[in-house]
Amino acid sequence: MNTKPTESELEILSLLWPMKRATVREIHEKLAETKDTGYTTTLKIMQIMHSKGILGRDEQSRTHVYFPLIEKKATQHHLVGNFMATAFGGSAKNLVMQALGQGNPSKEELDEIRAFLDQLEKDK
Amino acid sequence: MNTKPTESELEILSLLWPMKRATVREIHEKLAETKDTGYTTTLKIMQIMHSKGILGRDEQSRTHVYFPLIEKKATQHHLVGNFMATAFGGSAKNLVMQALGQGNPSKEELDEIRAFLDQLEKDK
DNA sequence: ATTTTAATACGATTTTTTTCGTAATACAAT
DNA sequence: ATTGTATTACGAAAAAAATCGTATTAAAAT
Repeated sequence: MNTKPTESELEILSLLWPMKRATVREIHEKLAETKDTGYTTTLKIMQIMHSKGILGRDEQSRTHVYFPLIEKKATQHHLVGNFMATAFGGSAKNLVMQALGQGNPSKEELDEIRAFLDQLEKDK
Repeated sequence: MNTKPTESELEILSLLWPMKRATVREIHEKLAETKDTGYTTTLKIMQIMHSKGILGRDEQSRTHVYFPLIEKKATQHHLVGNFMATAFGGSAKNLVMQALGQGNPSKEELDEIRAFLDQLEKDK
């Protein structure tokens, strides 16, 4: 199963996960806000994702509707594992502290993380 | 300044940062433990990194000695920012909790993270 | 009915990254 | 001195990813 999308594919997945389903046009509009590539490029990438089994699509209407076939959770798990390994020598602590230091989490978020920390420790 | 090394380049940087300086041979030996590519491949990548300004090298002796020109801290900062944005919608909390959940941090590390959390909150 | 618009299909090209083979050369061993 | 060994240089090729142009076609607008 494919859980290692490319950078462009990930951008699209990030939009599709919350949207659940969308047309190429819809995705392209959103991408265009931050990126400067043509419509056919977005189309092509989504077609490739479909052929790879990353996206499914509904071809009922002329305008195809795409949806993710891989789960956000599983994909993030895979990506974090890989990233932690190559960029942080496998150390969760280092990655976490780096992210906290630059991520500007709110007080509420910090509390959530504390709670999660306690939970983790309890399970040991 | 180049702070977005490729995957292969990052593997090499990860070795070079702690080693400070090393020959192609030394890097290749270590890479070979987990990867199955030829010596000239490692050589070529390091030469490219040199031409990009990622690595410097001492050519005094026939056997060149390479060393990083970009800082670990700055590079990790850049990478985490990018990764957090594309894979976690910019949320430090989500990335952190995902990493903690699968990273198997020790009790000591968890304490360190708690201390860091407290420090962050104090600065608010 | 005709024209315009918007979508997909297809294929080609470009760019980036990774890989490796071969040749030239310095150094070491014999 | 000769031979073997390790190293770099160079260039090419393969692989992966991203981009876009053109043709075709369905649907909508006129």
